This record gives sequence, structure tokens and C-alpha cells, in this order.
Amino acid sequence: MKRGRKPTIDAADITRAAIAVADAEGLASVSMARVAQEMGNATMALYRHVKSKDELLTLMADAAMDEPPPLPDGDWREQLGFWAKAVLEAIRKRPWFLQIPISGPPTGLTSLAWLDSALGALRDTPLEAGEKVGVVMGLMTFVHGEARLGVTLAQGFEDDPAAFGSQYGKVLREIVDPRRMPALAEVLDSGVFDLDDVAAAEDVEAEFDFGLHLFLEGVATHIGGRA
Amino acid sequence: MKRGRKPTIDAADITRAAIAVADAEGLASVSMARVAQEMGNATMALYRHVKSKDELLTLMADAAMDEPPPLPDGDWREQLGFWAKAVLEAIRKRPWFLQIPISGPPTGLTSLAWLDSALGALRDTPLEAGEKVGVVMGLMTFVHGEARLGVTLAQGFEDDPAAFGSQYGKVLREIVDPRRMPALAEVLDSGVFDLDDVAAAEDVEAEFDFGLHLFLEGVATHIGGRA
DNA sequence: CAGGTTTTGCGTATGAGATACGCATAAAAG
DNA sequence: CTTTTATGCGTATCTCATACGCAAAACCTG
Repeated sequence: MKRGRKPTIDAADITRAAIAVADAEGLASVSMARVAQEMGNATMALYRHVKSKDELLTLMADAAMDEPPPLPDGDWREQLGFWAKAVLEAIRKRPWFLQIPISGPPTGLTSLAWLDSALGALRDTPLEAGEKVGVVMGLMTFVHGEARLGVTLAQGFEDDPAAFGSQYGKVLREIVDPRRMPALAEVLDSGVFDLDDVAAAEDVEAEFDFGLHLFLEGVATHIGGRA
Repeated sequence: MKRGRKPTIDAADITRAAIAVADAEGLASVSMARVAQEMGNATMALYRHVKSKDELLTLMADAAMDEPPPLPDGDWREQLGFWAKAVLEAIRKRPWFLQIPISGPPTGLTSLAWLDSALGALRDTPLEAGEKVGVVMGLMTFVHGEARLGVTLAQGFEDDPAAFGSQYGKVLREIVDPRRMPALAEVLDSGVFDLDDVAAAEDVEAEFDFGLHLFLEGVATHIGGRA
């Protein structure tokens, strides 16, 4: 039998409590004290099961994402598109996920499951293993980045609804000197940045779709030149 | 004339000092006290010129990037490729740049200059303004994400050289159950993840090039369907 | 130049947060 | 029942950001 006093909590419990706090009050509110209080324990009790707060954050990141949904029937392109949307959706459920500083390549079970899922979509393509990884990494990078942008904007909008939407265009017009930045000024004149609050959100969505389209188009071309 | 005591420092000085600290000791070492010491002032003196540490971080982010280099002659594709490499290089000079939490769309002069530069590469293409922005945002997203990955790995390598390189493949093999993650297991068997320390760095570089290639290929196809 | 006004430099103090350390306690082993 | 071992957690320390208020400097008016 195992010696010593029986643990009343484990790392998973702590991670769960921490996630509950982050979901309810944001990642900034996740302190060792707050998490301990959430589970009715003393602060220092947590350190028996978690080496440091950094480690806890890593555990949170692993546990934050849902399991990847099963891919729908279809070719690799439809599947990867679906996958990218699913990643985006999963991140949107836990916006704080992107605030956790990453410490290395993924080793968490859930992250790996997502990776596997995306690689599965490419199974029937003639790509080499390294290329598949490249495609998936590139796509994940894009989705994460775009999600970060969306979440950041949504955050900024919450903080100060008045200062958003069409304000960005206005602000830029004051800063941008058409002589120094002609291309930007030109785009600015086209009104792309003058969106009201509602349209801005849709725009982020559209931008995501567009970027996704471009990337997958590139993959298709690459595969085409190979088959 | 302006009333009152003459300022001996300004926000730009503080930003410079903060950047010097970040360059030398990393962003984690940037505290108000440390920055003040760096410039031979008292801690609280800084607050006359900077509202909060967050504001200082934003200023640092704006000032961290070099001016965008002039684009070489060539078509949009060569230019965007060059631009992406230049962004990557600029970030590599200041790895801490990516650790600064972003608070909204870019308004710093330097960021806007980079944006303008990329849009300039697309000037002669038949894309609409919104599409140009989409292309550039997508590309920037990708470059930032990939840079983050590279920097993170380099960081991890510094922290513990032994635990890297081919270790990642080994670790994965212990975690991955081929029944639960068949596609990942397959890729794993191909040995893509078993790189020695040196090759890993080159691999990140190659992955960047590959992803960049895919994205630009997608843009090219998109433009082709339009011209 | 004296006095008033305004703005800066900065010492002191507060409060949050991470975490080292050590003791008391619970549970298994002998 | 004593010894061993691992846990729960109170106390204490250290690092930081930052509010507050006073004093010094530089301008203004008379």
C-alpha cells in the first residue's frame, strides 16, 4: 500500500478550479490564493500538487480545449476547413487560453488529439509526412493568430464600446501621412476601416474565412503540382 | 512659455531604457524599479510620464520593431516574401516583442509603416482594398505565430539543451496511443520529429518557408482567378 | 525681485501575489 | 503502538505596481 497521509485533492482538481475561476473572472483573477479559496483549501496546499503557478497555467492550457470533434465526411479541404473552424470555436469558449504563455511544443493529450485530427484530414493526400506537419502547423498558427485578434478586439470593445468600430478609421486618418504611407492611405480612403461596431465583428469573421481560403488554396495548388 | 519645473526625462527616454533592459535581461526583468535604476532616476519619477506599466509595454512594442526596409524590385510575390522574412528578422532581434500582450489594433507609427509596406507590395494587383488587408493580416498573423514558435523553442533550448532535439519525438512516442491517434502515430513513425538539436532550428526555418510558400501560392491563385 | 502658480522629482506606504520553510497531522508499516 | 512518510497549511519573506503627498524648480504677475 502507499504510505503516508491520503491526498484530498490532486492536480486535476486544482486545474479544474483554476479553469472555473478563469471562465468566470478572467485569467488575471487566477491567483494561487483565489484558486485555493475556490476549492475551500489553503493557498499553500496547492503547492503539494503543482510545482508553481507556471505549471498550473500549462495544465490549464492542456485542459482548456474541448476534445476535437470528429471530422465530417468529405475531402481533405472540407475537413481542414471544418477543423479550423472548430479550433476557432473552441478558443472562443475560453478566450483566456491565448493569454497563457506557451513554454514549448505541445505534449498535452488534448493538443495532440487536435493535431492528430488535422493530420488525419491529410491522410489521403500525396504529401510527405514533413509537409503534412508543415501544413497543419501553418494552419494552426493562422487560426491561433486570427483568434487572438478577434478576442483582443472583442475585449477592447467591452472595455470601451464608444471608442470602437468606425473610430479606428478616424484614428488612422489622423496619424497616417499619405506621403509617408501611400499604400495605407489609399486603403484607408476606400473605407475598409470604417466599420460600425456590429460590422466589425462580422469583418473579423470574414477575414478569417478569407485567410483560411487563401491558405487552403495554396495547399491545394501544392498538392496539385505533386499528384 | 510653459509653466512649472522642466522635465528631465520623457516617455521616449523611459521607453528606450526599458527596451535596453529587455534586450539585456528579458522582458521579465522589466520592472518600473529596474527601468528607473537603468536611467538613474527614482521609481516613482517614471509615473509622471507613463500612466502605468501597461502603457510602457505598449510604448515598448511600438518602438521595438525597426523601420521596415525598402522593398526590393520585383512582383508582389517576391516583395511579400521579402517582407515576411524582414518581419521575422526584426522580431528575432527582439524576441520579447511577442510576449507583450496586445491591447488592440495597431496604431504605433512603426507598425503602421510595416503595414503600409506590405500593402504597397500589393499595389499593382487587381485585389480590392478589403482583400489586400485580408492578405496582409493573414500573412502577418502567420509570421508572428511562426516567429513565436521559433522563439519559444530557442528559449526552451537555452533553458535545457539536453531535453531538446530528438527528445520531442521520444516523448511523443511515449504519449501517443496509435489506436487513439493513428494519423499522428503514422507521422511520428516517419521520423519527422526526431531531429537533433541543430537540425531542429533549420527545420523551423524550413517550416516557415513552406508555410509562407503555401500562403503566397494561395494568394497567387486567388489573384489568378480574378485577373 | 517677492509671491503665487504649476509641474516635476521622488520618498513613503500600501496591498497583491508567489512561494520557501517548517510543523502538525493522517495513514500505512512493522 | 511506534515509526515512517506524505499531506495540509500557517507564517514569513520578497518582489512589484502604484496611490499620495510634500518639496523643489521654473514660470508668471506685479
